[in-house]
Amino acid sequence: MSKNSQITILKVAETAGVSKQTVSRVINNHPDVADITRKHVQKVIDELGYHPSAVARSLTKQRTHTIAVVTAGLNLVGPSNVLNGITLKAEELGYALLIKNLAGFRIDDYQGLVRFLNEMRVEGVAWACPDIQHYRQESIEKLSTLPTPVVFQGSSPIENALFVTVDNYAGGCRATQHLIDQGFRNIAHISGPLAFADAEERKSGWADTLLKAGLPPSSLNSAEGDWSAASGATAVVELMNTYPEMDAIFVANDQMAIGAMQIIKERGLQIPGDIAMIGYDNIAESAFSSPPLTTIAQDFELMGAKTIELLVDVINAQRDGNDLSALQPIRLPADLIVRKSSLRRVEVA
Amino acid sequence: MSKNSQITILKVAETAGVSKQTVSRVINNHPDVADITRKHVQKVIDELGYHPSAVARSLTKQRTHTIAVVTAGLNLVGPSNVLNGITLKAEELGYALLIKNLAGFRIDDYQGLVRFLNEMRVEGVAWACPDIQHYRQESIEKLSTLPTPVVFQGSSPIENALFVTVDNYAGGCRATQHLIDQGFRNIAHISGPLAFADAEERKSGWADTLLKAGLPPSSLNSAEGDWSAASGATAVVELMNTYPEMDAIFVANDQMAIGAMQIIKERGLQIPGDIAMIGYDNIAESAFSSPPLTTIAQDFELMGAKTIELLVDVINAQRDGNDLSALQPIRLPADLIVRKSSLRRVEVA
DNA sequence: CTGAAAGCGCTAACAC
DNA sequence: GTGTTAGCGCTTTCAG
Repeated sequence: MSKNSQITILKVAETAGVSKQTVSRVINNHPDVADITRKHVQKVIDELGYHPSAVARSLTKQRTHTIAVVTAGLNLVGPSNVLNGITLKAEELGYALLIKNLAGFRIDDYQGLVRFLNEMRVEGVAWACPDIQHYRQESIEKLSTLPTPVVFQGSSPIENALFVTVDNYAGGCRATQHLIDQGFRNIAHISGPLAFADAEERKSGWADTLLKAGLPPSSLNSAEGDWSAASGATAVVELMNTYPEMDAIFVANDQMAIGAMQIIKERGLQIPGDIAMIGYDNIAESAFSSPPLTTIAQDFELMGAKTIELLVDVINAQRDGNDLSALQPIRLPADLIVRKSSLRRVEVA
Repeated sequence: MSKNSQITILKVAETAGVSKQTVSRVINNHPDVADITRKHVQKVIDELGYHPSAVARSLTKQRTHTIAVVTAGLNLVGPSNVLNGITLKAEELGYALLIKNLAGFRIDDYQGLVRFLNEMRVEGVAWACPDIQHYRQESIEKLSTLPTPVVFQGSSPIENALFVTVDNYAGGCRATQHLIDQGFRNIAHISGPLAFADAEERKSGWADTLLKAGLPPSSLNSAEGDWSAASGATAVVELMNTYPEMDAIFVANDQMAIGAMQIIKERGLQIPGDIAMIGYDNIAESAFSSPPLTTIAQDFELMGAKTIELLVDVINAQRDGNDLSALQPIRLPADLIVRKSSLRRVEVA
């Protein structure tokens, strides 16, 4: 076990017989140090196991090189993969990362959160929570008092805020149009919890696309799940009752789709023969469901990386007094991945 | 946009017409302040939007109230759920959490990591990476130079180190024994990457249980995957060739099991009729595969929470000079969850 | 109850 | 090249 108090720069200076300043120059690779001095000091540093204090350094330099990420729902595929991208990019760009995970997607204590971010003197905030309706706008307002930039992540662009977004609405349209193109006409939808903006927008894409094709949606051909496979199973049972003519389902995520497919098969129905399916997210398992699941893919990790890139750009621009307006919001694509679950029904001769 | 430099305690003191100490007493809820003074100062604080600097405070108090978590593979179910538990418990106990995510499970730069942890003056480290063979021991050694406690997570107990563990070996035994109990005799295994201690130990449990039952394992009845559904599919194809008499498979995680089941069904075989299956992890989807997958459950979130609890206990004990030996390593159970995929074959009359 | 002085570990800005 | 002097923003001690 190592000893109690840390070794300070003064201790190093004394045992090396130089001033603190010289030690400082050595640890910062300052050029104006004689080679012999540098080597000697370095030796003392190594022997003593000295590590400069980032705390003290932050205080003098007025810079923490730390950013905070606010997440929620790390058990979900999206948030955890986004976080993966965030951590790796932050590391790459030389920022320490403070993580704040919201239990249950709710912020019961905005004031506490804002206080924390302020007191820690983070240089920026990556807001990587799923957008919950009613909360998003509030978040933006509450966080606007921060002296530090915040990059939001989410479905739709946000007025006067920096953001990285994937177009969930477009994804919903694309998924639905794909089913229409494949010849299906009675297309149901299993949404995520509609409090989630992601879920709401995917559903809007579905509804609008149906309308445009002259296939009006109704309350009878959609059901709401909670992203879990179990809820997908429950929802599909509901739809089979309310909308028996259903020949295809656009499900708002792959996990619910997998849950729904299980029920459909248990009832002896064929996929896509009787009911076609398309999911969302392209989780690894969806390529191995039976049948393999058509889906919409988003690159969560890239989303995380882009969030940090933008944030760091803003931090730098702000410090250098550059123009922020040059920084464009970032939009990532939602790609259609066609597998067997949505293939066109065989035409009857 | 807020202004540049933060408001300091001095600024507050001046505009309130008191000394810094008085302000300090107010923000720390020190009792020895006149009520009128306190209210006045608090008002100034609110008006100015003052937030005390955790950096400065850390410097004087020699305490950061920060712990670091080292993770890897956040895209995997286990690590992301463990992290979820870690973040929530750290929050609950009043610690800020610095996250360091290793790309590709490897530590290319131990020195850099140790330097980071030292310089940030974290008060403890939660080592929440999957244990990779050969690396674990190295990690323990390298991190032993830290002046701060480290709690490791992993399969097997670690000599002279604090740890939280689930018994993967016992889980492997349990899964295999279940298949034997159900009447299967030709039990294959699809392992995770054997570089992972988790994978290795589950496999050992399988092998030892077979041996004990007089059903010796061989190189022909096991195959190695990489935890992904795709690799499970590949592995099962291999097994069907090398071990055609196979009537059951213990798969080291649910995702590979799902990939394998897909192939088995494609070949027109029944589960569990022709081949029974048991997975590991109890991911949400496994209850909704066809058929529902028998599996071994571990509570990842609890594991994360326990890791932080133990770590904080150690931090406190160490600071208070208490005896550390009273702190027990923590072991979490691996529970068998029986579903249809492993049900006893119907006896032929 | 309140304030003045000293110091946490480091770096910036000047001397020499 | 190297050392000295002042802080960075806060808390701790000790006076009053």
